[in-house]
Amino acid sequence: MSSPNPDTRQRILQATADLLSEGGGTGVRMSDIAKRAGISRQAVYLHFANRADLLIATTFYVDELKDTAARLAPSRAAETGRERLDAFVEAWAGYLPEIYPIGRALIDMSPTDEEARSAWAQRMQDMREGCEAAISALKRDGDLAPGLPASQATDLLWTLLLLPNWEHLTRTCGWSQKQYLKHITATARRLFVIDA
Amino acid sequence: MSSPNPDTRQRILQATADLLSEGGGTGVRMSDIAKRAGISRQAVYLHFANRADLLIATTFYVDELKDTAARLAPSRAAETGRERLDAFVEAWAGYLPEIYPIGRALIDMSPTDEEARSAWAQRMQDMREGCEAAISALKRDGDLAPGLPASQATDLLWTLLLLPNWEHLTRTCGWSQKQYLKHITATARRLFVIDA
DNA sequence: TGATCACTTGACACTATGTCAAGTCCGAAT
DNA sequence: ATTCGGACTTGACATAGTGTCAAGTGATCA
Repeated sequence: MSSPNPDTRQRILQATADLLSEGGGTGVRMSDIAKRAGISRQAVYLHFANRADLLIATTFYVDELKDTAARLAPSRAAETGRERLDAFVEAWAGYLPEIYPIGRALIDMSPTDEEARSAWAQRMQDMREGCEAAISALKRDGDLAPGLPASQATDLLWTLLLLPNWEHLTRTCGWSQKQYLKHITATARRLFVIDA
Repeated sequence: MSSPNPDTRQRILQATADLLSEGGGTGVRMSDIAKRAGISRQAVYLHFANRADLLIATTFYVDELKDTAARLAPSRAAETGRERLDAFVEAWAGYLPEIYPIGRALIDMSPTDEEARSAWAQRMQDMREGCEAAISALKRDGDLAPGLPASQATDLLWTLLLLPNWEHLTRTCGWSQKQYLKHITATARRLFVIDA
């Protein structure tokens, strides 16, 4: 989509992210977004082809804005493994509620939007892999296992793995719940030594 | 709502549950439901005041139909604690995907439906308490702890506790993510002895 | 035969998305 | 100073879904 005025485009994206984060869900209207951005409803279509296009763009905008990679990377300031893990958990817990409502609104759109669905599926896949890679890095650094009881680490990291996957795998990708639990178990066993 | 013909009402509820489970999400229309139930669109309104009313009724219908309490209760046939836990996990993993899409469709409805939102909040609260009570019973029976490594039980049960709470607590009830993590941690520590 | 109940049919108001055409405003080039 | 073009506004419209209403049908029961 061409972008007449980049500033206006940014304001639209910010307005969308704000309204969705405030809990509007699918109920957020194009007119609400336009009003929040301080432009007319029709002007939104000068920047984005349709609602789906805007929502997908918003997920990437949130990433860009918050510099997620930096937030999810292990903090260099923290000294013990426990501190680094806590920092990771906090970053993730702050990131997820920003990105999640947007994805939900996307997935719940009209079933005719197959394009939007698959775009979001790819997006969630990326997020999951990024999360698993960050956890792997935490472990490979040798900073996690020594400073922390294995059982506690496992509990916390299951939380992180679970949240962004449930809806994606069972609905968008057609995984069964059984497959999902199997995947979670396998991932946890791979990343941490459970009962070994 | 008065129910002209109970059979028709049942067919509507079954059609709604089926369509939502098949992944239609918020995109499931009243006309789709009517078609699946084999009646006219307008006839649905003879049984349910509106879309929200129908969705809420569907959550209770699923419970009634599947006899959830029986499925979530520890299986008497299973002998070891591990077997009973596995049965519980399987029952829960089968129940959740049936009830969850309906709740999602409810939460994502137009933000004007405050009534529907609070009805669903109560519904989720009940589910969470039911889940925690079932887990408590498993533990109180003394069948869980002895037969099973504590770390493995914790991993599995965190999965069960997490899923139905995330959306409910952080969106519908206005909990922050920090409050949510704290609640999960406290519950897990209360139900199982972690690091003690 | 006549009445009632469950449902149908067709029409309507309302709201949200997305499109279109014409108009306004403002800054930059000539 | 005037003209031009781009960004946005305004108003109108087509389309689709929800919810309402009034009239009609068809089977069952008194």
